[in-house]
Amino acid sequence: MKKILNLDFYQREDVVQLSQELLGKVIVTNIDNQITSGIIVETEAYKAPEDKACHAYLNRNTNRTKVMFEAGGVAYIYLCYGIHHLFNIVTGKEGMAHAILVRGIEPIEGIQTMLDRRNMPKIKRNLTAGPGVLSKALGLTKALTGHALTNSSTMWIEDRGYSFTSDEIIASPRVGIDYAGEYWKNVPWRFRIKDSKWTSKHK
DNA sequence: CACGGGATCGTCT
DNA sequence: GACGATCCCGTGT
Repeated sequence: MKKILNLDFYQREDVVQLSQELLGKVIVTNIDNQITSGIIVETEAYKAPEDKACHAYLNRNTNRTKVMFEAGGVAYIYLCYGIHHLFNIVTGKEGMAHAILVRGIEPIEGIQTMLDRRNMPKIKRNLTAGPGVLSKALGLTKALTGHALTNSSTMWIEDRGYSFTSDEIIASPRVGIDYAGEYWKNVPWRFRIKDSKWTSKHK
């Protein structure tokens, strides 16, 4: 069982629910003629307009954030700290700036390619644990922001039948958003697989 | 293992 | 001109 997630999946309205459903799905990239993939084991939901931690808070529509307003099923990739390209999945209907940050994957295919991209000799946890490093391992850069996930031979997400029950999923506050105020910084919209070692650190 | 700091540049004010 | 949805390395324990 192996099917590529389609627009019906991405364009549902509940980004928090979708963030949990994305756990266990498989992200695949085909970049520079190299196939790499991994099981998504950690996500975070961002939900404009009300979510103060979201780049599109109050529907702020700028050059950077405009792809978040597109209909669900495209990538939102931006540069963080001048160094890291962070990969998000845009969800919801056109005009709803919802996105899911992928924070951790368990590598499956193309492990040697990922090691090369990361300049690592040997596989270990931090090959793909963390939003910046997993983008690097998968070959994703902000050049691909706005790129479709549903009809592309470059990047897509598959359902290969892995699934998790709700007691295998830990919900906790999102990381690195102290500026978002008491309420939004504590909303438990970070989701990760309890027993996976491929999730990011940081409390 | 916990921490502290530096890297580095696009984005928005 | 300030700062960030991060990571890595060094230090100390």
